[in-house]
Amino acid sequence: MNGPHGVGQGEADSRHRSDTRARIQQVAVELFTEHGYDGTSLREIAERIDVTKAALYYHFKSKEDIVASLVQDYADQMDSLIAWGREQPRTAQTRREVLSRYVDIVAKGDQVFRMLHQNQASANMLGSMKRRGDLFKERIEFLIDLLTEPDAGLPERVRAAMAIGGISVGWMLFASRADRSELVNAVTEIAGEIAELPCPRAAR
Amino acid sequence: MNGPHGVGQGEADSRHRSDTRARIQQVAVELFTEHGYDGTSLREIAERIDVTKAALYYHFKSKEDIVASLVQDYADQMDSLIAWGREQPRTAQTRREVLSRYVDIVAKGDQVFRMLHQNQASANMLGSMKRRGDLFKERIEFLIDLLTEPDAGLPERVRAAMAIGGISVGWMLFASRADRSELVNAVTEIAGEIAELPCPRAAR
DNA sequence: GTCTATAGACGGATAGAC
DNA sequence: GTCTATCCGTCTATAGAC
Repeated sequence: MNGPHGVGQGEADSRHRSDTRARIQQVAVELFTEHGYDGTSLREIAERIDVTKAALYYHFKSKEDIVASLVQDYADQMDSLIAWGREQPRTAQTRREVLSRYVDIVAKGDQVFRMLHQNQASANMLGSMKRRGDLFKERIEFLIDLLTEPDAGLPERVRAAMAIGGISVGWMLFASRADRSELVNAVTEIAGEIAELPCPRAAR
Repeated sequence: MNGPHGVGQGEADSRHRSDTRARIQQVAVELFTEHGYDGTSLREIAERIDVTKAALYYHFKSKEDIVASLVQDYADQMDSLIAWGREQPRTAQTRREVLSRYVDIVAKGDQVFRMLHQNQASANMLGSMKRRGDLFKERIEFLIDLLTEPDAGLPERVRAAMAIGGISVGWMLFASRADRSELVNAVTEIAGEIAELPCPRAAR
């Protein structure tokens, strides 16, 4: 399990590895987001960083391996959040904290997050990872569980889903234009309000 | 401009056309949603309905033309909604009505809506249509404009975005499992609350 | 670590018979 | 309207020199 390949390798053991690997990842994220996973060839990636296709295969054992290396960290953070949330009491404070931490993950993983959102249907992307649970949908369902009572009805669950979905869309639409911390605050605040429904209005 | 091709042809002039065209559309939507646009070959579509690739080319002049025929109706409805909204006074009632109509479009266009959401980054899909405005992002921005005052700040715009985004995600997650009209009501109701923020809580 | 060269497969699209 | 047969392009991935 040594050698240049291997998904789990963070920047930790960077004794003196060239930065080519990191440059591949950076360019890959950008192109996968812009043109889609299937719409991006290894040739394109290689050309952008001025190496050849074959060089990519020294650093990653396949195209899918490139994306896996990108997504691993994001998935781990989601799993940590879910695990943490399950150990907390089901209070309003916990729910706010879950949403806040989720926004942080989204904000921190920004580029990868956008890439995933834009490539949800790419069956080729993450074909192997998908078997361990749909990276997106399944984990979002778990978040919904954290935000609702076990016996919650449809409206409550829909409300939780909309809080989480709102975070995604809010971020995607404004991340490139607004001040980051300002956006984090606004999104977190509003998501919290959506989830809690402060006053159960008499409407309808 | 006659012959079998031509995007604009609804079911209106169906004197006695075979249903092959419609079956192609149906299968295409399903496969594009599941495996992505690039991940679906014309061979797959043809096999599913038990014709050959060449037959597809009798009904549609290209792969992209298939998807265009599907999306046209959805785009038109969005444009109608936006045009209608721009003529209305900027009242809370109008905003609720905009959201309600948007939910109806999503609910009615269900399958196409899902397909579009799952293939946002497929550059090949709708390459021609994109030039007339990004089908998704741009139109959602217009909806946000309808839901906010012209001088609205970031939080207000983010709030509107989250209401609309919440509709998408709420629908995507529950459409296959919940009762349709029940879901329409729940989503519409909650989106309205998000957009209006009934009581400006002193929280935080 | 990076290169050249190429294998091997599959994609969209077209021509022309029936 | 549907078929068979085929063209041509591009893709991932590998082999082996340097």
